[in-house]
Amino acid sequence: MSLRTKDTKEEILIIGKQLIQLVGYNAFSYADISKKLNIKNAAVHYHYPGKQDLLLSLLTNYISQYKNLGTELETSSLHSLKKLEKFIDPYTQLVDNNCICIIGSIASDYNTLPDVVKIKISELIDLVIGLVEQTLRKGKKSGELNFTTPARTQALLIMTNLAAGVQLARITGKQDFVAIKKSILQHLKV
Amino acid sequence: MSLRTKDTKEEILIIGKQLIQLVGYNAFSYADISKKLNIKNAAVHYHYPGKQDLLLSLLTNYISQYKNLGTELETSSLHSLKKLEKFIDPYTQLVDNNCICIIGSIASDYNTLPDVVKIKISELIDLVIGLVEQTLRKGKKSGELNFTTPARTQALLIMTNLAAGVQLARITGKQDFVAIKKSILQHLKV
DNA sequence: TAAATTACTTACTAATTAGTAAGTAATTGT
DNA sequence: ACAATTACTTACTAATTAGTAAGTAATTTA
Repeated sequence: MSLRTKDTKEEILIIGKQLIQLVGYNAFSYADISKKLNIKNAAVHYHYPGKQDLLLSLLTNYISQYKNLGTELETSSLHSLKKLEKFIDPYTQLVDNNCICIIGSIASDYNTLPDVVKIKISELIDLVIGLVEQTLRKGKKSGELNFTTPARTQALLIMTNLAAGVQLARITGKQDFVAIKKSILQHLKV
Repeated sequence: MSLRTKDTKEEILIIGKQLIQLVGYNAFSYADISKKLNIKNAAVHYHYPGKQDLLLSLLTNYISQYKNLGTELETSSLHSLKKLEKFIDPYTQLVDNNCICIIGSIASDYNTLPDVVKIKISELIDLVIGLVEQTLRKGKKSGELNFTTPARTQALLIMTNLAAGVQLARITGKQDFVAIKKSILQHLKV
């Protein structure tokens, strides 16, 4: 075993993720990544032979991270509103960095992606919807949350507020996202 | 004056609009347009020298169309819910055609666009938000609609539900958009 | 009817794209 | 110690991209 001082493969993934959130999947090239890491474009291909391999790895990472968040939220004793805030907070970070969320970015490019990626995206979205839905369901059952629409629909409403909220706020200003976030949480209060 | 049997310039705009809604601004080329119209790529450049000119024309069209809808809704005696349905209906069409809305598509690519286009997008979005906001405001004043958040925030919530709703529904299925639409209207009922 | 304008086509360029094949230096395993 | 593997670089290719310059046929204008 060696002490790794460099982890190019992981850094590529980080830059790739940033670029997808900043400019979108179809607007960045392997040259953008290699320039930022001071390596050659072929080095990127060595770790991720095709652009779709990079995206696939990224989505796989997201899936495992959201699975972790899912079990964390299930076992947590936090108030349901705090759980939802935990889910929502990263979106505020995105607005601050002039970025949009991966799901919204990739969903916009959906029709240009190979089938193997489409399936992975579908898996990720189902996972995230389910995560929000379960949090809402539990919160309603315990009397911590209040809403009348079916849990899945309520989850869809929240997710669409967030995904398009960051997209719009990048153009109209951060205060619009802040208003959306506040309104989401206010609306769920008992 | 001549009888025009062909209107290439207008057809280019129609195809461009379709492509932006289907695959996104950065995923189509002038070759895609010229092939569909059986003309040469240089003919597209003749009418719209650069891709940004095409997008600019498209946005200008949208702005005038939404201005028309705005005055139509202001003078109309329709119930406010029916007015909002008139605004929402085109989104259902989009889902049926595997497309997303122009605003959501362009917002995702926002950071890759030249400043002159960014300004036009901003203008369009402000216009559309204002249109929904005014309809909500009037509907509340007349007692036809019920909501507690500020009118602008409520407009943002509806717009984000719609924009990201079509993005998600393309992946998870039309029934999710139908549920979102129903919920938006239900939520506003007195 | 001649000149100008319109709506293109032909033919091209320079830049960028994803991707590959062959080579190399350093590390690791046996 | 030597073979294999890892993580690259060098050097390239073929396709696609936006965009241009020059030419042309048909229509319009003066």
